[in-house]
Amino acid sequence: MDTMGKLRRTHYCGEVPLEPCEVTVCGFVQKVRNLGNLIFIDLRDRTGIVQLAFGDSTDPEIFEKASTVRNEYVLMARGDIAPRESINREIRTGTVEIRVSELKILSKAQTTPFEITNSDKVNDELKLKYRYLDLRTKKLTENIITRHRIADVTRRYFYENGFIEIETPMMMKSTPEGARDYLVPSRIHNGKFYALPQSPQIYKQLLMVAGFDRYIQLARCFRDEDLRADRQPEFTQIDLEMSFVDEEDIRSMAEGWVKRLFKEIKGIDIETPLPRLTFAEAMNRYGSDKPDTRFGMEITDISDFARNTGFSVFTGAIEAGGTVRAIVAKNAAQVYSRKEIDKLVEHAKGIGAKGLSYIRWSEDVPNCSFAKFLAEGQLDELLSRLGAEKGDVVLIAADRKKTVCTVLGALRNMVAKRLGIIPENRFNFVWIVEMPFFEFNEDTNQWEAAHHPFTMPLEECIPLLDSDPENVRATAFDLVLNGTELCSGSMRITDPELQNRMFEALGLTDEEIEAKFGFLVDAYKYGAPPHGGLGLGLDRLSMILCDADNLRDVVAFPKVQNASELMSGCPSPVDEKQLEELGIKIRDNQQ
RNA sequence: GGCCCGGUAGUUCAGUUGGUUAGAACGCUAGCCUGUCACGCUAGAGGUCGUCGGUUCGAGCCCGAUCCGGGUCGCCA
Repeated sequence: MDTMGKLRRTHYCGEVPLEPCEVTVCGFVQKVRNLGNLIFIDLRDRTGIVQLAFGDSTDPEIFEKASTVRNEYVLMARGDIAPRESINREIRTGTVEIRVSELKILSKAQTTPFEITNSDKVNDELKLKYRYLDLRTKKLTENIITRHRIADVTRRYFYENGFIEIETPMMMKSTPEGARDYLVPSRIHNGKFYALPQSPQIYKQLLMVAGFDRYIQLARCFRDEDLRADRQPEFTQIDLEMSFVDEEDIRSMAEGWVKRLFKEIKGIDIETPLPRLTFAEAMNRYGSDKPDTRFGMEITDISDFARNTGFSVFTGAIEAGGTVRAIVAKNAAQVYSRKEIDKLVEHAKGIGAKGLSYIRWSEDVPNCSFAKFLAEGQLDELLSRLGAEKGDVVLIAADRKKTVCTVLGALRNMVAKRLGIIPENRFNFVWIVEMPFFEFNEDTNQWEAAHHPFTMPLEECIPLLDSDPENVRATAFDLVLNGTELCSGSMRITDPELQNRMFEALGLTDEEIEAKFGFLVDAYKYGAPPHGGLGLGLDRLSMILCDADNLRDVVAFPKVQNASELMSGCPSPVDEKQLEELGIKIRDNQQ
């Protein structure tokens, strides 16, 4: 093996000049093609690939060295750029090669557990164990770099708009509401714990109280909950807060950022202001608070029709205060056979529906699952009202409003995906505004804060706080992109009295308020500008901009479903001595 | 915690009704090869069929348990 000596890189592989000159490149060996008296080596770095050539004119000693090179060796090569005899149009440097005059083998490599160039189908478990190898692949390298560019654009935009980047603590007080906290034991205070932040919420509000006026941070956040394809236990949030603004000001600041981001990263012009939907409207039309607006298939309320049928599932639901609603899947009868519809019904049951009614119109006569409960002409009336035509499938759910919306919303997404009617390369943003303030928890029979308890209600809803919690709307808003929730924000309560009313409405006692949030309540007694802000998932955003379908593809070192990391093997046991210092005893759970 | 899917050479997969020595491609190793870029040709090495137990004359295949991974529901203020 060689050392670099005085030799230094002059160009990245993918960026070498395409006309004659001397260059020095370094990188990993992507591929060796040894033709006997002629050797070609594809050398790769994060920018791309360039071909090294060894032949007649190569010093015999160098040629000999080149013949020992294997995949993934780390090389440094000096030589002259020369045109290739035949061109490779797949890569930028495909018209040239480097005639090598100096070659250094800086590191050898064992045979890798999977082929770097052909890793698409390789089992995730193996790739995660050797994550540093998977990161060498073009796809992951590009994704991680795109993520960096997103962070870069973001910082520049907000800096230019007067935001100050401030780091908030990673070790903070545990406020066990919502998600579970990751806890950090204290050596000095045995029996006491820090928590890793679920978000810097409290600190950023205090920064407004402190007068920093505009704050931003790319903040690491932690939640000890089960993972999903779009959920990691630690993630990064673009976190910001602004003083002397209302929620509309915050949204338009964010819109400027969206516009800049998509222009710089994707070269796409996003039209602003972005569309807005109230929460109620989103639920009614799309059955979701994060609607994918790239396709139609909106939900229609047919309760007044259903009321006059003899179908007890419909009439029963309505009498119980519920609703009957439908979606029409255009030209779906081909794809959705009876059997396929049965699967949809099963899926609907899996997410809370008691069942699902349907009309499948593939033959001359529509096949309706509740036809025998309908009077003469009622089916035609329904079909024409829904705008259904031959070839369509109608799906109908009857239940409480929330269940109906959830079920039809989920089916809408599922069916659209299956039918392939979701346009690609479209970026449909929508603000969901006037989110509900309270949420009814059926387990505890209590109204709970739908957002964090510092969220400001809409001014006109304040009188309803005690009398009519169901209809209190918040200044809270979400930004949704193609059906993915990217961002949540709101104005915050700055009036200590209102804040106390909030806590009381949520059923907290004075003692609890003092213990959990006393310092925050105190802070607002010393003068606080009106303020609000938002938090925006950088990982999910990167996922969409990289066209990835899993967060793992945009996180350098991700965790797997049970929140462990396959490469390092964490979490792992620790020394008895470490535990002793912390005053921690592990209960023996083995049976 | 529930449900669904998966685990066979280094990798991706095939493996018939339970029946001889578990195959292919890529990768790897060696040899040959002067214009390759999915280089080509020849030869070779490489397997605890995730693990444990059971049924059977006989298990990669059937049964049970378990581990690992993925998806999803619960959960995620």
